[in-house]
Amino acid sequence: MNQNKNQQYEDLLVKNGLKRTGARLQVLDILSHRDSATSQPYLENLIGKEIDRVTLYRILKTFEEKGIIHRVMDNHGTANYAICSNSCSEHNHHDEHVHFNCNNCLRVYCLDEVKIPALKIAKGFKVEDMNLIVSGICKECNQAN
Amino acid sequence: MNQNKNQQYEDLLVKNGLKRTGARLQVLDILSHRDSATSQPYLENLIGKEIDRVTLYRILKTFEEKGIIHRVMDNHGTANYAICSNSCSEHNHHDEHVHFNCNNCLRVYCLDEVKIPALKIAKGFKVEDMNLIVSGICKECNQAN
DNA sequence: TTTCATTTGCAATAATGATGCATTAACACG
DNA sequence: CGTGTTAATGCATCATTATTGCAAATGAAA
Repeated sequence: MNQNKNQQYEDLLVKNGLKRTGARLQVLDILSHRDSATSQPYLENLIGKEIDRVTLYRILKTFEEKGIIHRVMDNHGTANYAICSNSCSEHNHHDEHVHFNCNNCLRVYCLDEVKIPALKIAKGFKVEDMNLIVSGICKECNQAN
Repeated sequence: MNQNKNQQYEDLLVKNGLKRTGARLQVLDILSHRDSATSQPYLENLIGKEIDRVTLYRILKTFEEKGIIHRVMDNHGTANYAICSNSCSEHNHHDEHVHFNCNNCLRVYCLDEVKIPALKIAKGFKVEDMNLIVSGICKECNQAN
């Protein structure tokens, strides 16, 4: 069915010098089919026992280092992962978009359309990354009530 | 020596319906004498064994709920705490300033002078809080090298 | 198919954080 | 000032997230 999608993931792995293993393909598949960043515990839940927990940690870490996914810390200190938009790479990881963390369902949305405006940071501080997390109640939770 | 300072902390506690215990005063004293947000492990280190770890957690949690301090999650998912600027209270907790997380010394600075510019968030999302963490190399670490 | 580096699974460990419960301390009231 | 009541603390325990070392399994290339 998803021949081309699968091929796409495999290319992504090979391009980054990673072997295309079942576990990695599964993680890529899950992450790419979700509209919000996924927390590690939730991922673990989705995958079940097919992949060892340690393996999952290592896969996520490797992917992050290669720029395949990015990690967002939510307000509760848990890691959330999402597929990077195309323009990320190992050395040019642009992470400067906004995330929305729902305080009710805990989901993390990537608000790709919102950019962080330029800021004047005090002299002497070298900026490497920016991470804006907006928290509140998401659309779905608002409608549910 | 610090009679008035101490009085100030005690007032703060009483104002929030909290008993003025030694542990709480010590935490307030430490936090107010630091120029950057302090991580939980570092706090634990500073305090030593005088205060139980659980007590420290509970104090920090209580203070946060009362709006006495605020919590910032750094990029590594550890909690950092800082005294709120005067205008915070339990129901009006304005946390919308920027924090700088040094990737080298791990310190977290409150950049009070920098404000988060207004953002257009998609309709249906109710914003309750904003948290912008800029990471990079801080002034001191830059000068050290 | 065989070799070799990578990847995985398992066991063990560490750190952060929460909970239940008995003990202690603060403070309001007589 | 005592003293009772409520809040706060300390201790033991447990849950979760994350890391490391090592042996076994697997992918890829020859």
